[in-house]
Amino acid sequence: MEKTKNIEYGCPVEATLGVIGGKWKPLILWQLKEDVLRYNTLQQMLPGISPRMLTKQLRELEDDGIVNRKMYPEIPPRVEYSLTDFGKTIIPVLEALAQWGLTYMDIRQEKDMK
Amino acid sequence: MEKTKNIEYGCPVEATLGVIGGKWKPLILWQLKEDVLRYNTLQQMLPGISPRMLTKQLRELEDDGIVNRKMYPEIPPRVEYSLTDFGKTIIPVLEALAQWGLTYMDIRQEKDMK
DNA sequence: CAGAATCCCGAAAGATACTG
DNA sequence: CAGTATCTTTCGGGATTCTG
Repeated sequence: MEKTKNIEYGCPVEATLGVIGGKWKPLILWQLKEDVLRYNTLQQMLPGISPRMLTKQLRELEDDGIVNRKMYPEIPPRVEYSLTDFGKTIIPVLEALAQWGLTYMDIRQEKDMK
Repeated sequence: MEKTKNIEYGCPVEATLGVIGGKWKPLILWQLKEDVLRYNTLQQMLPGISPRMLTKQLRELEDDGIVNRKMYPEIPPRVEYSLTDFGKTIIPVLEALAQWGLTYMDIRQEKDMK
């Protein structure tokens, strides 16, 4: 079993980045924004992610109360991931990040041109 | 001289996190939110940061067009850092992150109690 | 199908000493 | 005062193999 992190956040901005930051979490959350998805589907929507990473990020999001994991006791197994009600409160934040990112990419585009 | 990064961003959220992410940048930006600060002042407001890190982060923010570096040719030297006009557009995003972080920290508080 | 268990690597960050 | 130059450490993430 891997050790789970338990960081003390002094600053609320850091706290948020601790939850949604990293390479994969924004992408995972973006996919779950308005869909309920199974493990394999999620993996297919995130090209290049390894099962280890996908599981790790999902577990952390689960521990943070963002993501809900629903397991069906079938064979073959089926597991569905979705945002919790609390998880949904982060969508506007993600959209603010995306919005600013778009204008930033435009600016960079121009600068890199000349 | 250290190599400067030049990443390609597929996702706008990633782009934003690339600019304001990392351990120190949010804190630096938070300090510069409404003040013009000199190098040493900044260092004192960020307990634990090494000069190497402070310079590195400031340079990156400068390259990204977020921070302005004004140098006065005096002895001893004086250098003031501030947000550019474009840099100021990220303040609402930071505040959204901070806002959500506060409620998140509350939730965690409760959960860790029981 | 949905993962768990290992092993591994590079980038990010830290420590420290020095300088125009 | 405002950095630079080196060296070292940590850690997020990747690759691969195996299983109930």
